[in-house]
Amino acid sequence: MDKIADFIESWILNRLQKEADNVVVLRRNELAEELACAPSQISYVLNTRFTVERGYIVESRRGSGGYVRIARIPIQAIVFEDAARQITKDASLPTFQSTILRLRSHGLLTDREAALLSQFCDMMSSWVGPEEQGKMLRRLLLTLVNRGEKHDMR
Amino acid sequence: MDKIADFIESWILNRLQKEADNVVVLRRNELAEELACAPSQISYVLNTRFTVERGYIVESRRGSGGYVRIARIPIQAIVFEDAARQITKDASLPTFQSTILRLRSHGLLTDREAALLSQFCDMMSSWVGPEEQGKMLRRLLLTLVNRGEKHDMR
DNA sequence: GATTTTTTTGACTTTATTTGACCTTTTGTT
DNA sequence: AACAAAAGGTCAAATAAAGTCAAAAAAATC
Repeated sequence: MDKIADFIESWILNRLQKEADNVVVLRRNELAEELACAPSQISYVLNTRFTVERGYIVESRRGSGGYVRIARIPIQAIVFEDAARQITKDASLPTFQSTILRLRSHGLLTDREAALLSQFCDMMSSWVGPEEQGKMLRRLLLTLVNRGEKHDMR
Repeated sequence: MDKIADFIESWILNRLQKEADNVVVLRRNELAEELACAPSQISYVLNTRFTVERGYIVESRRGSGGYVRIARIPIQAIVFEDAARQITKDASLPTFQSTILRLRSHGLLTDREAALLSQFCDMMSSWVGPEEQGKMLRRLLLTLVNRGEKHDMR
């Protein structure tokens, strides 16, 4: 089946990629007509796929001259940096683990990444002092931020 | 009697063999109709025969445009275990990095995972002796194997 | 032949998408 | 100010898949 929703999603993603500033502005009805679907279908896609969780901000205006503005934001960077900041000097293994868990549950780490980090911390703890451990974990988290979105490459 | 389950299994295996990329995507209801069986029978076969232990990954979506995707992951575990084995007692940082790189280029690690491992080895090298480092990296690689396929959680 | 395991089915559940009717906000007109 | 037109928003119903589960049937094992 065609799955218009996916098509709309990729249409928007496509536009986003072309824009240097990670922002695309569109008229809902116009796009709906162009893609031959119900206007509310556009809303559906925006609500289910372009969520804050996934790093997007959508804002709109109604009425004459209305629009929908979709912006991709580096939310992961913000959350990661916040997590890194929370790993203070006196933090140790339990803190590390719960930080990792939190990032995982926010969908910012895959299972595998979380498992790796967790195992790291565990192994480190028997070799390096806590302050150094924290420094390392922070470093690892920032490593991930610089890699952009988690991504699955088959 | 002709055990439909077996027939379904070989139908899928057959399709898999034809696909160069070891992946086949199908619609459950469609296949059920084609093979004249209950749709849940397809699920049964997938659950009993196309398991991770047997080297398959099955993922699916419900709803309009739904599908079932079956992927054979032949070498993964073997390659990982091989890589782990190649990290011998006298291996050190350069070996670690090239092992990681190799796994990455084989598509068995994501960019982020590779970056994590690489960074970790790098950091560890100033704290722990090479033999211990190797032990740790092996441990980490096996951690990944047990997590099955890398996966993107939307 | 009795018992245990595997298969088969179908009724019911959950998830996802699509549509359309109606609602609210904004702007333009008189 | 009142009203009309132009957007976009909301929500619930209809539809389209796939998943679950347990009971019946068949096969395998002892």
